[in-house]
Amino acid sequence: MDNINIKILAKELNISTSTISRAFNGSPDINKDTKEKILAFAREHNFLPNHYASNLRDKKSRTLAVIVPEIANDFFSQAINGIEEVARKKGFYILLYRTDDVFEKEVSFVNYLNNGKVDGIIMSVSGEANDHNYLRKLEQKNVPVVFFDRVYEDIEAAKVTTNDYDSSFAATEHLLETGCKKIAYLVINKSISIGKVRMQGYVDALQKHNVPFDDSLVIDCSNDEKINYTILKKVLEEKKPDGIFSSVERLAFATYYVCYDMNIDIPRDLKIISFSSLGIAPLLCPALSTITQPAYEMGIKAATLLFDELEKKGVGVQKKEHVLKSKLFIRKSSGG
Amino acid sequence: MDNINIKILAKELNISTSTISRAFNGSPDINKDTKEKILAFAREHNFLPNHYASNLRDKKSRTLAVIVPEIANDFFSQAINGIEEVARKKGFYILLYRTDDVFEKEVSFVNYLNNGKVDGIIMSVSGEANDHNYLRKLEQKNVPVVFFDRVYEDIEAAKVTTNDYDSSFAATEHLLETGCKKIAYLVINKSISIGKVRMQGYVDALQKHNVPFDDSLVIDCSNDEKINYTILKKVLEEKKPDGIFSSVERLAFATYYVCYDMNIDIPRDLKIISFSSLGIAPLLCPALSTITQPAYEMGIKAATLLFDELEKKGVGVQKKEHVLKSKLFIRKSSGG
DNA sequence: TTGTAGGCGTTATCAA
DNA sequence: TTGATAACGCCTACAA
Repeated sequence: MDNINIKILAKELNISTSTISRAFNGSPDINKDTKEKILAFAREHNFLPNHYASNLRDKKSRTLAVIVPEIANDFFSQAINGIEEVARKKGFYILLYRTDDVFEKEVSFVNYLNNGKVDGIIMSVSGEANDHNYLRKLEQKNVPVVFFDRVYEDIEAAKVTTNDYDSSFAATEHLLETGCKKIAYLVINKSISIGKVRMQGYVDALQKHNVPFDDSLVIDCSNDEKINYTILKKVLEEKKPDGIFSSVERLAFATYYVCYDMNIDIPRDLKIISFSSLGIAPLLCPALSTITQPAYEMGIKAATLLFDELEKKGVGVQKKEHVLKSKLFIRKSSGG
Repeated sequence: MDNINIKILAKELNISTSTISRAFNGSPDINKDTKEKILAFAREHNFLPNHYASNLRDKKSRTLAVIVPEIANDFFSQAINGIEEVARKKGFYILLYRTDDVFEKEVSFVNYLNNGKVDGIIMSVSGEANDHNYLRKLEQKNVPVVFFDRVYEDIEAAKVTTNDYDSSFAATEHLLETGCKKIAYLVINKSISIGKVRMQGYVDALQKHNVPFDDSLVIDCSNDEKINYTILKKVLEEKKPDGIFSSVERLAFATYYVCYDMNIDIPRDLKIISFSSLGIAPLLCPALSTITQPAYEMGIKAATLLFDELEKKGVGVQKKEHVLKSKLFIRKSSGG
């Protein structure tokens, strides 16, 4: 009973394969009784149409790929939740891939998808300063792509982002208004656009408040926890900033650890605010002020846009940038 | 150039489709030059063999399904990371599905997979007190299943769990040793085996220390944050426990919030320890004592077991229970 | 309303 | 080392 298929069913039921097929595809051209008989028999024999055979015929996989730098991360896992939500409703499968922020992995994975494996791709990218032709190949194959949060400017596709510039401006201004004179900006890779945009908000807020921009207060960190600890410790010892604006959640945590060890009192000696999707930010010691992106909603939006494209197949769908708003939560870490 | 396939390539190159196929499948029966010529031409024309057609032929999908109750959760996202890691190395795709702890979703998804869609399934289950025949159907189709963390006792399959009983015993004993006399046990669904096992450790530790077990200190919570807040507030007001052993991370957080609002000092008035995979537990106010499961390693182990089965196809692979060890981190919330 | 038949793109078998 | 051919399981014209 291992290899049950439509033909065997047909033989058993003395019905043609086409009718069986119709029973499973909501075709109107089938007698209700016949259909029920078929479905009952199929259920009993544990049969379902083979997905791969259908895909081969239809050239539709009802599957979409989600490519993200990390999974175990509050922002991305919430975004994936949103995507999953929409995909489930549409009856789509989700193929998940994690790049670890390694551009080559992204390329290699996308290339593997380039053969009808998925109907569309939702991604947050990992390699901005690179050649993105591997993505253009997808266009040729009519595999739509939607970017979220981290996008490639040079690729035309729907994009879901947040108002990073405004949030950064507001966050920096907030620190200034609480009295900070020397605010460090923490970033993982300042050459990446999302880092640049956030930094611009910081720079402009400083300017507005007549605080001179000091390049040495832009702290380029890494993905390695220990290295970050060392970097930040040195910064706090040598630069003695009185404010920290972290463009990445992880760096705020690292700063907390350094402050604990150095007996720096937050917020008295140092005020901190950070981009973060951490649900329990209020439970930190002290409660962390955050710029919180609507991660879940971004996932929903990205998936919705993808299905829009899929459903209007080919017709020029808006490949615009969709900007959602982050929220600023002022908590104790910045004196709130 | 949309519908390039092996046949077109064959025509263009004046080579048979079989040879083309061989070029892509690492077959030894092909001239090196021919192979290179083919691959070069294919690359140039952006061709890759269609996955679905191959699957249909081979009855191998190189895909595995991961089914979990939640994604945006420290434990599960880390476990998924581990699974992803192993799958990537094997060149497998991952189909992700979230059940929201709704048994029906699990059933429906598993049933969809029951047609060759995936080669194997890794899951943490959502419905213990139910009929699990939908999983037995998978056995018939030779789709191996590996459970992790939350398992069905009545299904024979490889299982990856942690030493929950021992950890719970140790955690409870720790609370008792710090002087707690009245320890509440928080659980989401006490009828589920993982909740039962953890509770047993709690009960036995009480007994060992001659503390009478009080059923009213077993607090059955829900998945809803607000409801939990209400429940816990009431417990703290009426029962006035001096210790909390939470079998689920989320409930510890909820307890923190209630304590904040009620001005209950942790750990002075109330000591807390919880199962939790939160990386930043030391940053909480106060630092949370945790029983931390090796989530990532569990993912690795589960995936490895699945591939073991897949590779020894059919031969009776050990369907044992594999028990990894959690770590106890005593921090300030329990007086550490 | 049902059946027949051809093909989706690939690969394994067999023959050359 | 290469080529011809027949499946894999399904779906959709088209015919009945």
